[in-house]
Amino acid sequence: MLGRMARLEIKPEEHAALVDGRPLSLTVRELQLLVTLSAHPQRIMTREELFAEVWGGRPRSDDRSVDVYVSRLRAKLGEALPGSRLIHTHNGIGYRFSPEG
Amino acid sequence: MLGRMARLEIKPEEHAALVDGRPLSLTVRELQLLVTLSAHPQRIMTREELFAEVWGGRPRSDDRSVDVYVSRLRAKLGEALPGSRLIHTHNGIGYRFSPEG
DNA sequence: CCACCTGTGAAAATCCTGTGAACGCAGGGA
DNA sequence: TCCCTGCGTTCACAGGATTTTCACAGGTGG
Repeated sequence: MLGRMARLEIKPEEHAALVDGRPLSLTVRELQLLVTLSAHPQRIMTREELFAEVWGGRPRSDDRSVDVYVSRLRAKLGEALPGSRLIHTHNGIGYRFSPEG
Repeated sequence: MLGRMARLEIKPEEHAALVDGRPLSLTVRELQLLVTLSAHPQRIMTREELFAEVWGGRPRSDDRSVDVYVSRLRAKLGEALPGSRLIHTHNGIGYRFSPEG
């Protein structure tokens, strides 16, 4: 069986995320979130951790920013990589990035 | 000779249980139960003990929550580790976690 | 003015939880 | 062996909790 090239590359230092070499058009927040999630593959990250990394500080108890940006990120990733599921929800805890899909 | 890598790892502080490095998608309750059982390997734990640790307080005399969650846990563990039998029933007493299967 | 990004509120969709009930299995006694 | 009985297992469901998505208002920079 052939190893396939990784389709998604994330290059924080270039402010870019590429799918098959083509840049996704992500906003700053979306990219920060993707960079943060993908820096810890297969690790379940809480909203608090993600918020701290991307926004800084602690989220209000009822803050839904992380969820909303995860949703926006998924929409763009799903458009570029149909059928993929890179970001997994862990109910009551947070989100997990899985490079395998 | 080399021992094999443990296939199941339980990391309460990361809200995760991993099989071959991949997180199981357990609910909060399921994970709490697995953590509690696995914290006392080979020891038979009564429903009362398990209930106290996971739910807190004492179960109603006819409470079936522990059984139901053991069943759900087994289903997910069995899916990730086919053929394994990590949680053993001790009739009239409770359950026992055996890392060896 | 326009195009876009951002965070918030709220509705819609989805998932989790505990419970009751049906089913099955194992053990004891005749 | 067969039946009975107690216990464990699993299904289905309703209510509640959580997540997802949409719409919008304010802000920014061209």
